[in-house]
Amino acid sequence: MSDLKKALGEAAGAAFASLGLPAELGRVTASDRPDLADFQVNGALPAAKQAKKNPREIAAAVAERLKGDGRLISAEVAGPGFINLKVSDQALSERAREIAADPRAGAEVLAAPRRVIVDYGGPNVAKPMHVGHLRASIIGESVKRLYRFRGDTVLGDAHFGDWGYQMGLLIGAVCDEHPDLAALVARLNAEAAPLDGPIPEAFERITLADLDRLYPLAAASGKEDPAYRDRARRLTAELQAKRPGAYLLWRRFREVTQVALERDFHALGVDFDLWKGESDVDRLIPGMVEDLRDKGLLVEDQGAQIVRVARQGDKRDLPPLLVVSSEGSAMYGTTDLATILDRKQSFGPDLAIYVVDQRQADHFEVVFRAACLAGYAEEGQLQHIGFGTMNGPDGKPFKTREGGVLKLNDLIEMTRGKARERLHEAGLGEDLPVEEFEAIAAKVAVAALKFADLSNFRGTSYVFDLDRFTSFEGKTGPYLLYQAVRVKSLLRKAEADGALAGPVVVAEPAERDLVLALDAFESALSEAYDRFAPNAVAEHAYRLSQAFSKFYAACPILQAEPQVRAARLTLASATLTQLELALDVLGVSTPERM
RNA sequence: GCGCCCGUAGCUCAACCGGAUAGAGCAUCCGCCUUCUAAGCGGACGGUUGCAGGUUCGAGUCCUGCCGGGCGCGCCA
Repeated sequence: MSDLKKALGEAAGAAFASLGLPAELGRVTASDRPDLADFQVNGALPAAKQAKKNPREIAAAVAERLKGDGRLISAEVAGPGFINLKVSDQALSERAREIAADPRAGAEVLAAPRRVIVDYGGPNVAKPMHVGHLRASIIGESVKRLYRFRGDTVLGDAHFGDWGYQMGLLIGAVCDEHPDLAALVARLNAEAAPLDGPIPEAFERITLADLDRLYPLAAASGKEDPAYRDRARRLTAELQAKRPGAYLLWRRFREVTQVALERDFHALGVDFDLWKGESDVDRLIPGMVEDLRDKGLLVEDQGAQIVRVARQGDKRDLPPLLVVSSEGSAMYGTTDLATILDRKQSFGPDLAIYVVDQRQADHFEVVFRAACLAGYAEEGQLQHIGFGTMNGPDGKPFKTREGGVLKLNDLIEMTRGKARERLHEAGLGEDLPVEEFEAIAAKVAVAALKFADLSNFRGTSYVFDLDRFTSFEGKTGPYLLYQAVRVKSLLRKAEADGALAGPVVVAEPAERDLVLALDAFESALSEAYDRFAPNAVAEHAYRLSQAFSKFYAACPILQAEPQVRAARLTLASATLTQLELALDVLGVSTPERM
């Protein structure tokens, strides 16, 4: 079973092949001119260039062969050499029946599934997530779901940032503020307290709010004061050496952070298979450093141990990978490299996708090159999927009115508040129990946030305008939910009336368009998969919703005569299935009613 | 300075391997609820794709230069 586009593409490919031309030329795309055709084939134009023939002649020969295809009612040459294809109502009806009978609503499963890791979210210990984490979470979650839906074995890893210099800064800052805790840290060190024992009660005083308050201050002090910085580095080294005092205090940092992070991720409908942190690969670092040295990759430079990754022909001077700092600490890139090694040993991924801010492109290039040099990964197995920043209405990175960084939790709360307002304005869900109304508002908020983000291509920055995206009209998440809920309501009513679904028979233009929209699901998924671009799926979900909405307006369903009603009910339920699958890939779930 | 990304309708964004008349949404204007949820549907208005060259039968897309914006360039992550 395959979509019409692909099936017709094979037929057209065979036609090209029979003329002694490459079959790839038969690629079929949706028509740019829906007034003229359903699909088109452009291959005659490049073929003509290659073969130095008249494109219209080649097109005519291909079209002639396609005319025998039972699915087509016409295959005509137009313009400089386009082949326009019109599909018969019967072929559309058959395709619609296939989609309706398919729990995957026409989406295929990969012939050669891969093992994939998606590294996204990028939360850090001691720092609440802010708007900057929104895109990484939303895009990463969608990429993970997309790859999984297509048939790959996928693990999503939060890759907790929990092991760097920032930890040393915080340990120092906490000790400064609480002399008694400083004393406790010293005592634990002296007693060689067990690392995996209970976290001392005294540490429970430290909350995420404390860490959030102290971190910026400590970071600033570290920048200004070399002595402060050196102490933080020393404490970082102590933590990495697993001195009990620093380590147990750090475990408290991790603990308080994770609770808050899980709450935020849960509110966004984001969940991870792995909560690996940088600290988890710490044990691999000494061996890895030795291995790099053995392989002759590690060299000393300005007191640090580095791996040079520059290549001849590089357009720019790529910095080396800093493996061990002059202080003897592991760096950001060190843990990244060790993580690649860890994943190779534990999971053996064919592909690792890093969903991280575009600004880190150079960093990943360096790490990936080092990994390939060391034999921890092969060329092309590591992919950095960068994304642009989310800007405020002024076109600059999003800030609160006060100029601070907006916390993710506050952003979600704000959006929920707007969702409630909008529901009330529209008079929706008024008679529902409070809990259900709240659940709906939460889903509307998540849909608004995610769809606004995912309908843009990930690579470009976009403007996050609260007023705009909470305006639930037009091309928005809530519109999609609304369409899904409308279908659900319709199907419930049909069931109550005892109206049965039956075989699809396409007749009306709105029905044709709806089936053509349904048929495009697979190609949207495939494009999104190949380009790491969920916006193709978002676009599809919107087009499908729109096609349904037109169908809904043009074609009465429950009042139609039984056979027509049966056919339209099948179309409606197939639409719902596909829409919910598409939304699920985007990480959006639909309520039963609203 | 070097490198990467971006510049498309008044605003926010699309455009699959270079294809026909560059598409959506918002905003503005005009229609449509005694019929399945009007957060909807139909229609109108809106473009020299930053500028100038080049390649091509054909360029928003590829190449060169310029203008404008964002970002990155060794011990933070």
